[in-house]
Amino acid sequence: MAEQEQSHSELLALRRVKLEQLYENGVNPYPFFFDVTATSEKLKNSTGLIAQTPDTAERVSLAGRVMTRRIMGKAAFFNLQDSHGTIQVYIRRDDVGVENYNSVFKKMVDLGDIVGVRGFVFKTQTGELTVHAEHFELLSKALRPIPIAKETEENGIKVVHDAFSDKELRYRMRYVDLIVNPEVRETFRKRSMMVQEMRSFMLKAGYLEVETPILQPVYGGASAKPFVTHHNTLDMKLYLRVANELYLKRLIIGGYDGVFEFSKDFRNEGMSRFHNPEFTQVELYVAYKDYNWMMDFVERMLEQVAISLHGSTRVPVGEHIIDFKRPWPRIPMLEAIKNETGLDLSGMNLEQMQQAARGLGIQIDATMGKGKIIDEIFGEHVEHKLIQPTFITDYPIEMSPLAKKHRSKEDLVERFEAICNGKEIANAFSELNDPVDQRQRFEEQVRLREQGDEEAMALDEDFLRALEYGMPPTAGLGIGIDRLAMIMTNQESIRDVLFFPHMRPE
RNA sequence: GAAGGGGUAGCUCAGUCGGUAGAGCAGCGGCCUUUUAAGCCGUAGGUCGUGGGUUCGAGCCCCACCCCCUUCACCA
Repeated sequence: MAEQEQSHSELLALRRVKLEQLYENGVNPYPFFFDVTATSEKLKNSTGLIAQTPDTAERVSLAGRVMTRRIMGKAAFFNLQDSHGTIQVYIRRDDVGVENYNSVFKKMVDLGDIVGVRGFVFKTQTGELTVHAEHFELLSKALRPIPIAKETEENGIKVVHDAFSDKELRYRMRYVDLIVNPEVRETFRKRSMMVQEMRSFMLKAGYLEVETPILQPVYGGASAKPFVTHHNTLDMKLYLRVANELYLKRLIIGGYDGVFEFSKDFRNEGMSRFHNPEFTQVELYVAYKDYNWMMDFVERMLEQVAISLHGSTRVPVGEHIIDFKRPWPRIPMLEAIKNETGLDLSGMNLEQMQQAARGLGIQIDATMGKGKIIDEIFGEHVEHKLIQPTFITDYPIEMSPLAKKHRSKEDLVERFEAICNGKEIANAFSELNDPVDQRQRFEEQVRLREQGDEEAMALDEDFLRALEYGMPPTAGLGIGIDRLAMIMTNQESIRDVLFFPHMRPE
């Protein structure tokens, strides 16, 4: 059926014809190898290569995609795009052979084809660095046309005409998006650098990168609805992980000082510009540390990430410049609420708190405890105002069944979130390592589940058994990689930092 | 899940009061040996998201559905 559809399009049909003609002329449109010795970037950075005379010039060979073409009869210019950028190539009939120039380059090569050239570097009359091709070779014939954008400079500002901008097409065919939109390639390169920077930061600190199960018989570590699957041979239900927390803590119990994992997690919930059904988190657990220590660690790591990506701690994000320079403010949650709303919730009983929340226009129902109300007020009136990196500390115990009770504050746990650009980017706590307390917290979750809370955690007997063998005091951290990438690359939608965001089938 | 916006040529977009589909780029045929949104001459290209309806006649009006985007709700 797809074949039939194609035959209706002249553009596609024509390329098939060209393919046949290439075979008939003895030209292999899909050869096996090309000896690449240079990249567009390398040539642009080494002006010493520019030839005084062609005879003595160094020969370079490079390969890439034909992006634009200006044919002037027996000579032509085209732009060759490799993974580093674009460079202009000058090609003449008398240099590459009449047959090659006329029958292959001019007649059979289309925009989007991948070609290889060998030649020397020179500057044109208008001063553009250009490769003068002495050898030209088709390396891969494209059977579909690429959407070509053209650029002009008006008053020194680059203007792109007819850019491939349809979001649906860009997400569904990211390969095309990457070919024609260089800034997309740059965004994902930055994302990769960001992850590498975090990885090496943790490795240098002496922590072990590990892998833990994605398919889990009991899911846990976060409040979320899971994806469910089925193992045929064992005939059992399995869940795709919503977090890897409980497995990493088992490894701390096993004796490692620090473990981390960049983890694809899966949550069966709504989609939005901040949510994709599968997303990436890094989680880190470090023995003998607490959440105060972890705040230092997060500050240092993310400051380092900002510097390595932007050469500065200052990162442009939308209308703002976000400065990751440490130290970041550390504000207890109740204090942050007080600062923003003037309300001091600390001494209030449930009834007073309900009243206060209603006064702020927050919908309250009977099932909400004090912790939930505090969380609502914070989410509604404080979080979105925190643009610069800020640690919010000491969360209500109800929302944090895996965090250790605060050493001095009642009803709170030793937990912090790092908020940035109005959104959580990190979540961490002094990990609960008291197995008796942990069992009670799980049992509370089970009660919530029985009351219909679909996101309440399941009781994990094996995890409790592990805790009973003794877990050192431990600091734990989770950082949403996609959310952080959005900030570090100045993108408004999670889809723009995921190569293949989830889409309904075409 | 709800509301709003959108879907017209390969790409980016026009399309008036309902009167039988348009441009630029890409393509195709020519000319052109330092061009650069190359240029000049010529030419072809459409299931107007899908399916119904109203009408003499629908890209346009009505109904249903599909897909994308944004906002809201849950969440990282």
